[in-house]
Amino acid sequence: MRNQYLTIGAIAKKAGVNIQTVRYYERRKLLVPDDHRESGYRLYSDGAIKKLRFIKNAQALGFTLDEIMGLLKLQVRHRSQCVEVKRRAQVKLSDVATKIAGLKNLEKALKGLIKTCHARTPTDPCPILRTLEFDERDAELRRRC
Amino acid sequence: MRNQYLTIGAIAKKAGVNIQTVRYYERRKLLVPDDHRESGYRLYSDGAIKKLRFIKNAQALGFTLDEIMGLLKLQVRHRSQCVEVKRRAQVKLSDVATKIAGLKNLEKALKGLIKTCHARTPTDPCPILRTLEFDERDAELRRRC
DNA sequence: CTTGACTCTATACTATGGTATAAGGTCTAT
DNA sequence: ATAGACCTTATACCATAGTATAGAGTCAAG
Repeated sequence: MRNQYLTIGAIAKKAGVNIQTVRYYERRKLLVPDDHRESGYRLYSDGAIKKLRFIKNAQALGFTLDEIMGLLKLQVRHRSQCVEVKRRAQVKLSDVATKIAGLKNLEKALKGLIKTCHARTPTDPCPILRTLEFDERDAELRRRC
Repeated sequence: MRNQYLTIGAIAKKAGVNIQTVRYYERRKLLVPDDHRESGYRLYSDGAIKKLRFIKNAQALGFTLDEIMGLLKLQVRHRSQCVEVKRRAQVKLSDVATKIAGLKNLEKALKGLIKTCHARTPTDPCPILRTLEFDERDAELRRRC
């Protein structure tokens, strides 16, 4: 009746992660085996693969393993605690939005830098330096606001 | 004539970072002191504070210290190397564009998740968690392609 | 001229997210 | 029954980005 269970190598392969990673997740208490053989071999159900993929997907969305553990606990304990899950996703979303805004500023600064560089005459000092100084002021402003 | 210089503790405080961090950045060649006292005390100009803040801002935007070193090298003061500096600025620009694109995907994914959540009926299981589970199909596809 | 705050170097430790290796035990197909 | 693939634990190692601590020297104010 244990044919339904998979060994660590099997789930690692199916989920596309390293075996060591699976054991690491066990140490981190993210994913414990469903059973063990007498020999000590870890045994996993299909659910473990789902969980592994859940972890990987959540990581791709910018969640840390600790945060993912939090999400998994919500999943287990409160199937209906959707509001909390949504809140956490929204926090991530605002992190991401902030980062995008900052990067757009930087993009603008770099574009300006390159454009100015085109316009220089060979005897001018490199105009990129001046622009980077402006950029530093932006950085200061960002900090203050 | 050295009154213009600040000690490590002063710049650390002004920039809001740990003293150890400043020394760490020195090891990483991100920020070297402008001068030294005979005793070996590090001395920094105001520019060091700007640089520290620049580093912190760039980190908040998701740049690693190595990448930030690349950005800071754009400041190298050799007027004859403008072409090279411009080239590097262009490389950084494309890095930034890539980063923005990645974050926008993330943003979209999170927004989609949150939207699904709004659409649920109270008795449903949390759709975000469900999506992360079902996302495994996407993950498989991603892997295969 | 001492005291307390500050700094120096060096080393070790932290967290995050893993990966690698050694020495050995298990499983399974032939 | 044995080879080879697979598993076990334990430990060490990697990168990234710091933080902490020890033991010693320096600085400035009273």
